[in-house]
Amino acid sequence: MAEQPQGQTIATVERAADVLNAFTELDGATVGVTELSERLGLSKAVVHRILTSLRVKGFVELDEDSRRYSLGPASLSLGLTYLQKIDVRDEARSFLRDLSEQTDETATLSVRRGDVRMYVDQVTPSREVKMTVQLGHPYPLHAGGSSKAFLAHLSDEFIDDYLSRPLEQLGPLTMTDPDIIRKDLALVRSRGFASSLGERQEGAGSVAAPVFGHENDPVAVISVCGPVERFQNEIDDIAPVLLESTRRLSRRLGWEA
Amino acid sequence: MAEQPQGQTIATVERAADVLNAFTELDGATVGVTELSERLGLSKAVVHRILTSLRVKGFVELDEDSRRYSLGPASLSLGLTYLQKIDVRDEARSFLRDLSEQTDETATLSVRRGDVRMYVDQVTPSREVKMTVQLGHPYPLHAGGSSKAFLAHLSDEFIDDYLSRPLEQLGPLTMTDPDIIRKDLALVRSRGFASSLGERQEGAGSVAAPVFGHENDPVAVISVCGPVERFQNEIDDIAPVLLESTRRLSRRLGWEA
DNA sequence: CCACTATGTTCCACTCAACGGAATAACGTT
DNA sequence: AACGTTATTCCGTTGAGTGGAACATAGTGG
Repeated sequence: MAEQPQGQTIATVERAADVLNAFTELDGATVGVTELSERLGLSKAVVHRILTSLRVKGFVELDEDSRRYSLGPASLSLGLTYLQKIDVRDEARSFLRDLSEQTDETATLSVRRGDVRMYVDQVTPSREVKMTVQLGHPYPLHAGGSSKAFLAHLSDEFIDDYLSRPLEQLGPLTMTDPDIIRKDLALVRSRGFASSLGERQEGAGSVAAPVFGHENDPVAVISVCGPVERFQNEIDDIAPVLLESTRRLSRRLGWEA
Repeated sequence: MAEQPQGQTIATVERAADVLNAFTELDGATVGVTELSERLGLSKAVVHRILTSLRVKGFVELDEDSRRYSLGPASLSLGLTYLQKIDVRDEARSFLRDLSEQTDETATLSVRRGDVRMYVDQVTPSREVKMTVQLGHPYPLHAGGSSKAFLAHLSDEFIDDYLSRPLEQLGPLTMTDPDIIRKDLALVRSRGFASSLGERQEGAGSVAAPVFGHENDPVAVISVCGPVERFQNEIDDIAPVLLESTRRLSRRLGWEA
């Protein structure tokens, strides 16, 4: 459970951090001052000053033609510096590729920190109609195959605490009732994989299974995902292939059954 | 040339950005309050408050045992959101793999923004003595094979402006004399690749060549690198393989000779 | 175990840097 | 050209940020 840090903070720094986080949460590649101002409840003058400050340091860039802002190279630098901490990514790459080839669907790798998970890698098939995911975007743990594959294998304390708070409705099919989610998590645990048909993202289907390392909690989750119409009929074919992959990767990462 | 933005900034936000940038510039995975305080010329109280503010928003994490700080998941999120903008990375991956296999050395991909470049991908060989690079760390453009492969192919205006400023001495073999650098850049252009023996990093050798797309400036640079002892004798074998790869990738990215 | 050193964390008096409303500039559309 | 929308700049106001010092914690050596 993400513990809120004690200690004095600086409101201005928190606002700047909110501005940066907004870039990862919004869908477009560029963002305008007014949009951020409304989203964060700050005056346009403040947003503009924050963005200018972040520009000076390389965290955002201004497209002078459109007068909109996008992330800059210092943001990339941050992320890649962090990425060096994630050993599982290089190990998982060939598994993703094999999975994608075998299923002719997109294979993804997710990692979790606290209450959120994010895609950190994906391999997509050559076909034209396929699903692609957004790397780096933070998702809650109750919606979607990859999220549930994490949540199902966390401690009871974590699950109780997580489900004690209001859950975000990502789309019309997102489950937000704790009792229903608990039943689903029990099913995930008994089958070893989670499936999702439109819960996180309308029209998207996925099958996801955890990857374990030395510790009890999953190190990562691998999923196979695609358009929901195809998935209705493919889950039973995909799941065993996926489970074989996650078992092999888990063993490589030091997991002992 | 990176144009300094006009307009009002917020000093506190700039300080927070300096704190985040310090994580990408320092070598260790964790950083202490005093270290940052001395590095940035800020009081320990300010640094502590900035770090606490960034913790609240997920940009840094505190290791409570060591009481040191490291980057957090929001930093990863930022970087991966930016990474989605870089199309060349997925295209280049198989070239890196082939290169690494053919040369039995490490193959790297770099991108540039303004005055700095950074490694965004690498494939390392299975051998034990090999070179690995740090993704995300910003490097200046005058030292090292990959940096020179960028600089040599930028406009004269850019080169003049870049060389008009004091150049950082990365190691004992770094060239900082503009005239010497211009001669080296001319050699890079005539051969099509750049080489480096210990200029960026002592003990490290590399051969690097630019990858072009639709525009005049290089989109990326691919390098092959390893321990300098091996490179003295391998440059002539590696360069033609590297140039073949960068030509094929350039054509795939829409380059026209 | 204790003393010492080094580093992280908290407190609080002081002041100037950050704020926001309004004016201005710039851009796109009709 | 006029209008609507968005980005940028200005400036009076004040409370949020600063930093020096005190306190807490951790590691090391005798």
